[in-house]
Amino acid sequence: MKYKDEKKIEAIFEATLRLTGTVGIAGLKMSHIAKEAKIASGTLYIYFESKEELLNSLYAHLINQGTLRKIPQFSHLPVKDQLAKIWESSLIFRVDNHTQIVFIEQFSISPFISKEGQKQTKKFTHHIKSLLDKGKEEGQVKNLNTQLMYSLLVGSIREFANERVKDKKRANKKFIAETFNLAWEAIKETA
Amino acid sequence: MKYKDEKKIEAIFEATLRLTGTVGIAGLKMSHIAKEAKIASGTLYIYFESKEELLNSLYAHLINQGTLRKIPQFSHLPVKDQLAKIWESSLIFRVDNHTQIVFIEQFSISPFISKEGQKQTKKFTHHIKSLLDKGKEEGQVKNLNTQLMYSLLVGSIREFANERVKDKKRANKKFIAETFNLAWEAIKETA
Amino acid sequence: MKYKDEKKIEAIFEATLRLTGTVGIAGLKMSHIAKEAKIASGTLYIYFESKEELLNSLYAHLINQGTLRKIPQFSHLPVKDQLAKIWESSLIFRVDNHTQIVFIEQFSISPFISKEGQKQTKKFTHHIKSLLDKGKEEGQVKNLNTQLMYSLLVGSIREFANERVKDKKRANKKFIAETFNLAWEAIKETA
Amino acid sequence: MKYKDEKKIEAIFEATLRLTGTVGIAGLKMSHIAKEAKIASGTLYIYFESKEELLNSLYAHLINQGTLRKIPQFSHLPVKDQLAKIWESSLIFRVDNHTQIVFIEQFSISPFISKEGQKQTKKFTHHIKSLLDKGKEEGQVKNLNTQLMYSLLVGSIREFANERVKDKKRANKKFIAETFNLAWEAIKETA
DNA sequence: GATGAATGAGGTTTCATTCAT
DNA sequence: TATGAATGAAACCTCATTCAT
Repeated sequence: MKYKDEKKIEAIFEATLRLTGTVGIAGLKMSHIAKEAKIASGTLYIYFESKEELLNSLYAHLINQGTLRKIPQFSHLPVKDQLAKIWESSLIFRVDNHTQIVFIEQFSISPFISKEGQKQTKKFTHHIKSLLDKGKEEGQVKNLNTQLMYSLLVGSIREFANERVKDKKRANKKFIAETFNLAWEAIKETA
Repeated sequence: MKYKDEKKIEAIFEATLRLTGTVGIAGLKMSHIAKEAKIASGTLYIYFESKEELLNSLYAHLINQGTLRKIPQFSHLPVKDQLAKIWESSLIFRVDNHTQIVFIEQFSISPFISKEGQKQTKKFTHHIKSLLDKGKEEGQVKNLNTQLMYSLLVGSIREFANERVKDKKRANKKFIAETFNLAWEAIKETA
Repeated sequence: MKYKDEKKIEAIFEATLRLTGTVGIAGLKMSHIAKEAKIASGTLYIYFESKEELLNSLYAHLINQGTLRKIPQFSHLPVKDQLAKIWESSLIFRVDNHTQIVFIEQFSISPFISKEGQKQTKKFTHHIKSLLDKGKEEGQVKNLNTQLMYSLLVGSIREFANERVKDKKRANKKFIAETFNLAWEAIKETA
Repeated sequence: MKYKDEKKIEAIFEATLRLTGTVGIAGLKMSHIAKEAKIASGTLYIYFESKEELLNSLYAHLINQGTLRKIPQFSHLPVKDQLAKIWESSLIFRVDNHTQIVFIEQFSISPFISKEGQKQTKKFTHHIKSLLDKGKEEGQVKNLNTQLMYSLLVGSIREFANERVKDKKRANKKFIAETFNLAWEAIKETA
């Protein structure tokens, strides 16, 4: 990737995300991406060596900015509150950036993904699991298999977000609180 | 018809599912499907008019069998037990037929899906929601937004199943019970 | 060609002629010919080694029965009357067997025609030219280039027949007489 | 458009005509057309959506130029002279552009022709018939069925031209005059 | 002999990539 | 750098021919 024109790269990324939402990764064509980004198809190859590199770059770009950035700053709060904060930012992010989410999910199982890309999702996972383990130690979270609880959180937040997008609504305070409480009920230690 | 038969269609479908698991919908090629199904590429076109029709047929085929078949027969049990039964069969189905699940999820956002295919998932959704409503009336399920509880169930079961597949394990009794209890904690009415 | 069943060969020929009329030689498919002849496509290969052989056989078959058969028997009549007789039978033949004519004309310039087929049209040509030469000697026909007069006769009879077919009419006495007289005017010796 | 140009379309058309002459419409292959036109096969699809569209475009192109262009300018001459002029240009055109003629005749009965293409030949027909009608009124042309006379002219000019091509000669003044006089004898009013 | 499903070579078409401008 | 027409490998699909029944 060259950095001649960040604006253009951004336009290409956005075009790609938009198209993935409509035709899926299987339907992406370089010529369409170019047209959607309002550049010539040859220009794509000034910024990216190939379609594969374009998609992998976009993937890396998305992974490196998601919710992750914001995680550290809450580390002083109690476990439940930290989870609530992550829940909030994740939900908002997933609802507001649905095209990106769709891209990431599709790309993960496409023939384009490189060995590189496959390990980048793990940081987020690791952070949540650490929190759950801490919660267990502190007696706020059930003493169950961490992986199971993690799956419940991640799976349901995904579904909540998709539902919200389907309804064309944003994630307001009330929705965030209700859904978090629901999930929290599942994992919290009860007396 | 002399040897043109159901067996061959089944072989084509299975080959397609297997390949979708490895290369995704984006990587599916008719020649590969043929080879995987151990037939000549021309033979594919005896059974299906085009790649698009093949994929849509497979989609319809999968939608028309899934867990749905088994739902009715539990209708005499209490709500929690019915949900547990559905949970069990869904989880087992999703783990044992992961390639099919992957295909369905990818196909839904691919450029191949026809108008037809898009409306077939709703029966399952409706049945679960009815159960939750009944549970609310009977005081066993929290008096919360049904959609939210539905999303939690569906989202987490998806994730549980994926996790299980990733670990290359089947869904045994213990796993099923643990995960169901976890999810049930979230939605059950607490005195 | 085997002679197991003349009826079937006839059916195949007729099917081929009918289809040539609708889709042209370029559009002929063995499977269509089979369906039109109400036999299985494999059966075609019992009677003909290949598509090429089928078409060449049909061509030879048509060439060997056309108007030619009837030419000799008029040889005692005056030139004009002989030409009129040939004119009549040619016109009637071309109108009534239009599909055959179309086939012959298309086949002559198709990639299927074999070296063999190309020389079979010449007998007819030769006979007419002899007649014209005899007419010239006897002072009934203009003393012009025989080839030119032959072309006028052949070209216009072709067009007359096509016109008649286009109008979905048969070639009645009046039409035959009128057209012959018209052409005869062109070549007859005028005092 | 940078180098996409008319020249390339012309090259494609010419390549197609040349090949039609050798292998007929039935033998035309896109890859051969491309090679004959000295371009890549993919390039064909920049200019034409499909083989069908290429052939229809060529047909339309040929129909829209032929002799027709030159007809109007002779409208002040006597009928016989006008016919002679048209005869001359038609004959020359048919001899010099034999590949085009072959293409048009084959294409008209091929499976590729669209509804569009089928009605474009009529202008020429109409013009000649008007001339003949005028000739009848003015007493220069026989008072016979116009259609019949038209068929004789058209049919024989086709044959004269084909004969000339077969002999690999061009249409010189003498040949043009002789053939026209022959045809004119057929239709001119005598006494 | 008759059938028609199966085959696969070869045709048509697509689309990632190149390159002359 | 930017363009988009040109390229051609590789995909999709067809159809003459074969062959198990």
